[in-house]
Amino acid sequence: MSSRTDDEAAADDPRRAILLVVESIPRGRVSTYGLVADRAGLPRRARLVGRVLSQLPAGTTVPWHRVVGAGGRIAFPAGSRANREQRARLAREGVPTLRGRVDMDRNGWHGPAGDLDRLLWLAEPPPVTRRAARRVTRPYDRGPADAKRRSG
DNA sequence: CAGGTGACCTCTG
DNA sequence: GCAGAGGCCACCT
Repeated sequence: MSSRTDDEAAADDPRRAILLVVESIPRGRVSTYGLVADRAGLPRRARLVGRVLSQLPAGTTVPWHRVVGAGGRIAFPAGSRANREQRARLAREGVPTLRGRVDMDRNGWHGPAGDLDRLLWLAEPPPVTRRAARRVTRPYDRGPADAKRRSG
């Protein structure tokens, strides 16, 4: 049932399937390793997602920063360069991190819905980028947020 | 071939 | 919240 596009893509090339999913994450939203794996037709293979992302070339256009750990946790060690880089990129998109994690209830992404699903799977580039380019409506207002933000 | 590692996850206590 | 156990699997020693 439903689309087997993901399964086929996964069977054909898991790496590619994962990258397609990651690239479909809209600006201002985040997903998790586990969810990306699921959507790529690779259940329980979150680890592979991390591995694929770790092998992205420098300067890639793949929005790797929109992928976080379970519960919105930044996967990189607190205080690491990569950790800061990811938070900076997210902040630039209007996604705040508090105590090393993203609020998934507010910024979490569940994936494309209904017809849009097929659209995203059949077409390479997600249309969200255009929408974002026109006008970025911040998914959140603001708050105390990272006023404290530890040493990480 | 065996063992350790890792941008991970979920379930149990 | 944290720790342990079991899963998953590509890659390196």
